[in-house]
Amino acid sequence: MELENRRSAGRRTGDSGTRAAILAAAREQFAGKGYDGASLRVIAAAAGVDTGLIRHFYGSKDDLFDAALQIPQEIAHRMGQVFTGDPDHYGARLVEAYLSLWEDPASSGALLAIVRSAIASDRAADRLQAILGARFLADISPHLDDTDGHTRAALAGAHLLGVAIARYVVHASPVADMDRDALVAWCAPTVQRYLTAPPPAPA
Amino acid sequence: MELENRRSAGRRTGDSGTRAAILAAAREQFAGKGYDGASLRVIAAAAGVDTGLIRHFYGSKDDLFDAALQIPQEIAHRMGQVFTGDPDHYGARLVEAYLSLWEDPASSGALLAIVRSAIASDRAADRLQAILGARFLADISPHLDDTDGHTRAALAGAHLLGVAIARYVVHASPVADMDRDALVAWCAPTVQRYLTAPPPAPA
DNA sequence: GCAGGAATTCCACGTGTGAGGAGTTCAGGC
DNA sequence: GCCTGAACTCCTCACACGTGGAATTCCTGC
Repeated sequence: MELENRRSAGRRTGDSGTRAAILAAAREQFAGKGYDGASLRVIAAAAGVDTGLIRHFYGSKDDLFDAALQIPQEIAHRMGQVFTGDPDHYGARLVEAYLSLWEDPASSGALLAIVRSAIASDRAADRLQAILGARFLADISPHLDDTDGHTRAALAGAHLLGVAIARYVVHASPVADMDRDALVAWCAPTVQRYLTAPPPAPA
Repeated sequence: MELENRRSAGRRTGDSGTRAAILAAAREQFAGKGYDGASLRVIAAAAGVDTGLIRHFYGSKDDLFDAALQIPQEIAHRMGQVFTGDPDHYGARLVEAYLSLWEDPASSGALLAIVRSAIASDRAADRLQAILGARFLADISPHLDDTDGHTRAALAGAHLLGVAIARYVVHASPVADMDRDALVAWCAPTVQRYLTAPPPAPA
């Protein structure tokens, strides 16, 4: 009988969106479970695809991860345009831009994946430091005071990271439930002070 | 010959610190790699002990994890004593107490483990929310304004969480390298404002 | 219309995991 | 001096993982 359970092997006709389906499923899994928690088999199943295809299209799991982390240039550089116009509104615009990065479907998955994976273990922590550190600090600190610009940018960044984790990763109330405008209203002045207020007097 | 590689089985004489050794090794592994990343075999090896003993003393991996998360009462309630004396220094004392919690060897491992594990996946996120949320908010918000005490406590908490992650988890410069006093000097005013300053005007 | 390569299938390997259980030795209560 | 139970070692099971490769089918360029 040679039982015919096998879905016919071989190339499909037309443009099967396999490659894209894999990437989308990978984004979702990495975002939800981090690098270690996501498995190629589950990603393949979610994409409705054989595991071997992942290897075929993307190579190793690491390569897939890198591909999943790509954020469209146009979106990534939204942060760079915060520092235009009235310096009194840097804070509000930074918070706005940062939150919208976390809420835009084109970037939210990648951010979740980075944060989840980087915080999970010592080894992966460099990645977060490299990406958020390098990009975020580099984009921001040139616009600030020379002497402590890095400190200011880092503290503002740490604050925003904390808010993002509470709101988008852990879903901790009340930060996760707050009206977005209210959140901005609360945080903007704080960020503004970190960026431009006089440095603290030593204790 | 019946080769005698086996370390003699059976009970050791005297008080072998096995139970404590397992717990210490577990703390270290969970702190460094999170729940999923830590393996019972590695923990057992680090403790110089057979894997079966973990099961013998603590039951399942989950039970071990719970045991590793216990923070001495006396240390946990250090946070409760922040809100005494001059309200103008709530911020500074909160930041001080929080950082010392992260630096005290008796609690730092548990905090690292909680944060690493909770952020790693959706499933475990409740734990962080439960522990940090319930304990932190409950300890703090009673001391604040009735109408938005929860919001104030949560935002201050999110900020401190972000700073702790940057400094103690990811080791991102410059927050990780800053002098501790300088860090307090920068953050205390911000936290103070979250706790007691007038609420923001709606945009 | 034929050849080469891309897309697809399934199978196998080696490793690591948490869990469970069988057997051995010793401490402490009676 | 025995006997229960705690501490201890070893072995096994069933599963999941990432990787690799063989075989098949179809598209595309010539």
